[in-house]
Amino acid sequence: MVTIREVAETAGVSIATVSRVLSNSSYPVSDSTRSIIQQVAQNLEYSPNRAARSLRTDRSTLVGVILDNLVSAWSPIIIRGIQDVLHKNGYFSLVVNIAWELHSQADVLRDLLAHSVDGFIFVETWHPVHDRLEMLNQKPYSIVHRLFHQSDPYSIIPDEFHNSAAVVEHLIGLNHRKIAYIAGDEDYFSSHQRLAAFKSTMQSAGIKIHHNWMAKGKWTVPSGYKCANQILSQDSLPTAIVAANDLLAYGALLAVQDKGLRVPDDVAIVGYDNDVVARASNPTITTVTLPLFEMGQVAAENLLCQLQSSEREYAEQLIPGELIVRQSCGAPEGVSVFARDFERETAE
Amino acid sequence: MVTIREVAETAGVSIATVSRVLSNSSYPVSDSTRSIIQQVAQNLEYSPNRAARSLRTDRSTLVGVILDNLVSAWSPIIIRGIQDVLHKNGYFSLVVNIAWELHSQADVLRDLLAHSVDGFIFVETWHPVHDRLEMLNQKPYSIVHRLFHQSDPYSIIPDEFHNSAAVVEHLIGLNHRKIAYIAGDEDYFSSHQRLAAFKSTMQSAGIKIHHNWMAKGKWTVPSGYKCANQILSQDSLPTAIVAANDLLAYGALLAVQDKGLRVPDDVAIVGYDNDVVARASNPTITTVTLPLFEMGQVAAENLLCQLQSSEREYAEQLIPGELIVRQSCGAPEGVSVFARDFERETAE
DNA sequence: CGGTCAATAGTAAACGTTTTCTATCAACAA
DNA sequence: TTGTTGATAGAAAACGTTTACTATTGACCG
Repeated sequence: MVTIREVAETAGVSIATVSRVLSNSSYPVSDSTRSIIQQVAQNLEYSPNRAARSLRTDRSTLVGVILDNLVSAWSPIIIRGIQDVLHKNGYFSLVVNIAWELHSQADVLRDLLAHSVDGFIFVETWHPVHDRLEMLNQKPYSIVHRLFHQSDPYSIIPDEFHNSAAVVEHLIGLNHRKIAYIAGDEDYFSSHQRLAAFKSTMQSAGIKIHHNWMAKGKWTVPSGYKCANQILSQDSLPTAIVAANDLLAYGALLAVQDKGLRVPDDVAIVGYDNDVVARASNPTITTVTLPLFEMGQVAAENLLCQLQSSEREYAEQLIPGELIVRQSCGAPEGVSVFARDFERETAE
Repeated sequence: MVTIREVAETAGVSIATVSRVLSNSSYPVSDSTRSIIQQVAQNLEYSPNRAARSLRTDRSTLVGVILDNLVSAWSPIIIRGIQDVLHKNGYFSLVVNIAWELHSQADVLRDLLAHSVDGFIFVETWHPVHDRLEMLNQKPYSIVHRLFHQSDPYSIIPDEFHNSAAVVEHLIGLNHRKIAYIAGDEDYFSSHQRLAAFKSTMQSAGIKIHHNWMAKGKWTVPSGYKCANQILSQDSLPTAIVAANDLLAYGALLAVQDKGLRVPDDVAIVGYDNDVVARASNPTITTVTLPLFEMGQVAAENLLCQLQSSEREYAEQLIPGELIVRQSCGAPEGVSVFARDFERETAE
């Protein structure tokens, strides 16, 4: 590998001057020597040794990304959003799973700090992963939350309320008035937000909420199946079911079909999350995406912003998702020729 | 951050001795001082500065992982396998998508080399990503292939033949003799291997292959639907269909059901890949996993082995997958109480 | 003409390791 | 006693940068 010394000798200047030009410092260097050095550096294909630079400056253009589980439908998309921004700015990320690791989180943080990462991004699709924040001392960080809402000025979170309201409004727009709701696990903050959005939207539309059509589920397919059965056992049936996520929606769909009813003709169903199951089911399920890619991007942008130490005020950022109209709600746009979304994605 | 100097002072020894103990060099250090130093290092939570170490030794304990698309059902699992081994050995990985990047692959490789990565792992779930291998010069590498089989001594590939044979043998074991086959895209090497395994297994079992029951598909759900319809339009029907992947299998399942036939009672169906669709469908689809996690592990192990420069001979390594018996084949194990695999995974 | 200042460039000191070279000390053989 | 050896540990020199400090100009002003 060619070093700064060789560049300096070839250009006939000192290494200090080379460094000043190539690490675009603000130190004044005459235009003539500047261009000579740039020319020489390019000819020699010089690329500064990052270890030496990092050792001297204590900056690494490395960002530690810590997440609970890379193998999920959400994490990879968030990571892609993060990397999209980081790479464009010359940063690399050290991605570490902590859920499956033998190492404790503290060890991982220490290891990453030993690599002198410039900051951290925590990606929490299931569990809070930043228990040891005090270890980071002065290092800047961002947190991408998918499920939890913990008060932190550096949090990026989905706009659950807006998103949940969107699917409900969609149903109302399709003239549904008898709408049931299957909630998610009570332990999760997002369950409460999604439920609140449902109630609020119904209220705004002047539609009455039937107590008998409100079920409490647990985020899972079997739970959706059970809750839907409970709703369908009532004397009067709803024309639509809003489920707090796609797994519940899929369970509900199976229950409705097992009862001999048709989706969406007899009962419309909408979900939330844009889970794979929502486009693999038959019929496919209308849902709303979590803005995962965007959340990752914003997290990285915020971190870079902190690294450039702009004196910005930080506050939680809400990112809106996107409604995906499929078949289970009965909207015209949801009916494709080949009745299954896979076609769009994989047919050549 | 605590440095080697502080450890040395606290332990009352020189930094040289601390280094010898903590970088487990072969240099003789008395057991007493050795244990003191280890104790002190642990107390102070000392972790050697990687930049300094890297500068001095020209090794970084960083590995560049280059893949075509992190957002796929396969990549994250492979990455986890890779990281599992790397982290246990004190290495970190710089994971880079190249498919979605503005940078060309050459730029990415140069950037990673500037970070003085010790080696590369290429993860190819769709397209070959290592066009610029000559750039790597002496750097060691491994390649994880999912679909392609390119001759390279550092390749890790799924044992397509063994895996495909396993599902066919499973059907034969269930007394099926009239077995149809839907092949994958001809352009893919694995299509040929899976087909070859089917033919070979049938032949070994002394079962005749009906030409009319052999269809050529394209890896997609619609293609599976079309191919199955073609097979089902014959005068005599098979009792089982082997599909080259789960998407084809799901398409076939829909076709069979649309014809008013039952799966598995009238026609059994098996797939390949353990795609999400295979456990979201109704009935769930018997399939065989790709040994993704293991492939990642082996790739990392091979790379580390090269880094320790053991004089090993390298050759392509075949990794076997695992048969997953579900409902679509009619085997007793495939019938669970709640008829859907989700229960096992998500119910509490 | 002497002195201050701005512009530019070089010198050398860090940064935190690893490792070569040197030093100490005890044991032991001559 | 003296020299040799082995075990152990310290001193100091790297590794390739960045940057504080110093040096050399030439311009400008009093």
